[in-house]
Amino acid sequence: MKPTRKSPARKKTPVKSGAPERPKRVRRNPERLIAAILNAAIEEFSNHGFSGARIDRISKRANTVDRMLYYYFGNKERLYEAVLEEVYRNLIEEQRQFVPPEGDPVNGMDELITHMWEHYMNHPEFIRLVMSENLLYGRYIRQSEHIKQVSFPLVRIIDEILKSGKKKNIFRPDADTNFILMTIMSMGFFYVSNQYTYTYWLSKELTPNLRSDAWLGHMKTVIFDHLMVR
Amino acid sequence: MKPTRKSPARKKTPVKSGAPERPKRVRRNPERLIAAILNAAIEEFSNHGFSGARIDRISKRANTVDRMLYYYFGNKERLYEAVLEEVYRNLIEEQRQFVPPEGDPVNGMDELITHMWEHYMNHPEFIRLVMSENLLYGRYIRQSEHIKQVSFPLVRIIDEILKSGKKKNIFRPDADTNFILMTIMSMGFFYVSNQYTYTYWLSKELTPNLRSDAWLGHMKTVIFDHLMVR
Amino acid sequence: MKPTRKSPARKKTPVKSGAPERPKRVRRNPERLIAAILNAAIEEFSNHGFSGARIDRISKRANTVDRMLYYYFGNKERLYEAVLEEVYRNLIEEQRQFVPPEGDPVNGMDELITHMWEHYMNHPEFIRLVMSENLLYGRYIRQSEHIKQVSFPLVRIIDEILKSGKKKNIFRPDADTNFILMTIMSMGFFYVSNQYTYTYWLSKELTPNLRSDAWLGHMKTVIFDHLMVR
Amino acid sequence: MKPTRKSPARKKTPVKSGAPERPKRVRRNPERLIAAILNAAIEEFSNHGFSGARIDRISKRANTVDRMLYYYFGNKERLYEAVLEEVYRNLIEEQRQFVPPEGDPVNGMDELITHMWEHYMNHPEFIRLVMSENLLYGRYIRQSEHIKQVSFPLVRIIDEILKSGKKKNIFRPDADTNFILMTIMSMGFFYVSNQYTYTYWLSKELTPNLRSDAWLGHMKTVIFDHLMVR
DNA sequence: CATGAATGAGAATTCATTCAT
DNA sequence: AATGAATGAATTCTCATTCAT
Repeated sequence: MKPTRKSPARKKTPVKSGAPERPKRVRRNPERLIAAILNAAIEEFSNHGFSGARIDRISKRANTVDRMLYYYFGNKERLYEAVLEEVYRNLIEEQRQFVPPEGDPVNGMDELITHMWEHYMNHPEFIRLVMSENLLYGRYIRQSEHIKQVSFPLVRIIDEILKSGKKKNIFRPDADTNFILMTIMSMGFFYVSNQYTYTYWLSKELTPNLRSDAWLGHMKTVIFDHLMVR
Repeated sequence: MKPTRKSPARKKTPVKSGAPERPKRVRRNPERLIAAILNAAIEEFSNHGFSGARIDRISKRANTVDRMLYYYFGNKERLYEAVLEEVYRNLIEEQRQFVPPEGDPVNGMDELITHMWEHYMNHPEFIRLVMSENLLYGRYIRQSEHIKQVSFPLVRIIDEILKSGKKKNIFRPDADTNFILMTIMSMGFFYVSNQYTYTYWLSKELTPNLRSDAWLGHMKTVIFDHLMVR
Repeated sequence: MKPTRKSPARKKTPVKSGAPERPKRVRRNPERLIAAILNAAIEEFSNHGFSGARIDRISKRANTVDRMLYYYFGNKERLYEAVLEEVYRNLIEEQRQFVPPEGDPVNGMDELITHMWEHYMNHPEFIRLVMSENLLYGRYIRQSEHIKQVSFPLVRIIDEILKSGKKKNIFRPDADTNFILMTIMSMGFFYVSNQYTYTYWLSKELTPNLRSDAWLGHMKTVIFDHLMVR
Repeated sequence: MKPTRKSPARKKTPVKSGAPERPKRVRRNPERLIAAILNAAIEEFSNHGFSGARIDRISKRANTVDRMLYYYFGNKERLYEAVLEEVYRNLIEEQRQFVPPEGDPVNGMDELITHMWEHYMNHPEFIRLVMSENLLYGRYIRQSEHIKQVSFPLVRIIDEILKSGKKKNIFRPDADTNFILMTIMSMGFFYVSNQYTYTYWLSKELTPNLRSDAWLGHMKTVIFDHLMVR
């Protein structure tokens, strides 16, 4: 009765004694292994995009073997989806932690812009994954029930800041939540996302001006120039 | 099992999927073939990114065979580089055609914004290729002597518009060319590039407001709010 | 890329496709579980053959997990053997139930043919498993002590019918049990086993004639034409 | 410009001088290579069925590498289909070569039975492939336009023999082409196809009688007993 | 008795690229 | 100048099976 596939027959004795020890894997700790895979996958997908990502690089970085990715995530696409969900989950978590100062809409808006900016600066992997997903025409975000259902805390916060500012006649009455949000996002995101190409556009002499804090300052200026009643 | 006799009457190769069906090709017209390959490659790379792009899809779309891509372009990377150069060349060509109205900086800026916006709207493949290139950390743009050397016509035009507006005391005196350019680019680019994800962020009720012409209007408002001396 | 913080609020394993969803299982009822596995295996092996059969499909259909198949049956091969034994056991059981009419060999033969035919018609999974086993060159049937030892009740019954018919000078004296049995088996088995290919052979106009009852009628005609003394 | 995939960088120097020379492959002779692959595939699929067949065994037997199977046949399924077509093509070719004796329907039928029988005896791989295909529910034969379109020469020949015999009042007037054909096929096919299992059924003492020539004789007896007007 | 976790060894297929004329 | 044939090296994923409690 020959087994169809050769039974594993583990090689206990390494051929060479100088051969590199296989790294000790985290055994019998699924949660930790899953987290390790997910983090490795975030790194890999963010670095190489979906097509460029390699399963074996992920498993190596997670200190496990390819097989385990399939065991826990099914296939490359599902792993990618899990990655997307994870970074969005993190984003939302951070937004939840954000509490704008009471009673001062100008300050509130200022801190909000700073908060969004810092997320972009601290999470280039988020930026890159979002770019990838857009290059994929939003294929996976569309599939993720999880992402589609949650709402983003900042939307309500902006809404409230704007309302408060309008009531006090500080902000222009026609300011629109989505437009303000999009303005902040676009300026913040683009600064990071397109850094490798726009430098070729700019007037070379002035480029050094474009340090990140200067750009954050500019963003705020532009937004308040637009928002404040004169 | 005894092998059956050799099929006596085999005339042609049977299935031939790997060896693609020979299409009628444009023969003896290298220029046309090269252009066809380049266009097919623009489409493919823009659609799938560098890693996701497939040589055989390009050759099929160009009505030729894989081999010819190598014949004319060397390898996938060089073809990608040629694609990047091509879309930048087209961009610059369009910018050269742009002539701002004489003597009216407000109008000039207005038309400039429109001009940039329209390029984004009309050339999603450009947007996507630039995204890809940024995901690749600008690897190929850095290699391209061609792209690095040219300067972008719009920079000088913006510069002149700003100078003219400042001289007339219409524009704020500290307006910076690069910052203005970046502002236009970021808002315009992001609107197209991230369309598949930001919708999940926005306040659902307000989303319909975000039609493209409304966004163009908003861009202009924001920029002039910032630019105009009050 | 810096690793994002470990997702702080991970509670459960995420996708878990490889590790199958835990179905509510029949616990503490080994007999029932074993039977469920066996039935699922009959279905699977009969449908896909030995190589094509999948352990996980069987376990899913049996509402259990892969591990249990190994627990109760050892490995795929032994499970397959158990399946073979099971269907043969069923066959023999049915044959045991068959009692030919006393004293009338013609009637006896007629009912016997019907009985065999009906087993084929009612048990396509038996047909398919037998085909599989033959494609495997009888590897498992040869190993099964169980199958090899039992004798098939019909052989003795045919033998008696033939003897009785010969004694009465109704059946030709040289009629051979094995040949008659083989004739019935071949015509009955083939009709079911090869149904997907022989249709391409037949004269298309006449195909509708080949309904199953017509074929049973033909079988009987042929056998009696051969058997009866003229 | 690192290539995405490592460029081949053929190892010209074998590590060990005792390492087995890689076999010289038939180069630049597509027709021969295709034929070699097809023959190897016939052997492999016939031996192991579709699921059990292994691409690498086929390529090894054809003295080539896996890649070439894909180059010429696309994938395993298409190769299997090509195999099916090939053995059917061979069958038809043999049938075309069969010319029944003029004017003597009894002799004609006799030789026809012999001819069919001999194809089964000489082509076990045909038998096994047909079994496989039936286990696959005729999936591939259904897809093959080629097989579906051709008609089998023997059908017309049987038809003519029967007509001739009926005209001469030798054969029973209600003899049906399809039924006769099916009878011959079923008895001939089954004898080979099920050889590994029916032996367990038969009366052990009589089994030696069942030599192949005896069975051919029995087939003829049965068919003529049925066919001849008494 | 039962089962969740883990896994080695394949297996089909893909992909860019070079060989050879 | 052009192209048909050939191909090495991955790459994703599958499959039966064992480890470990």
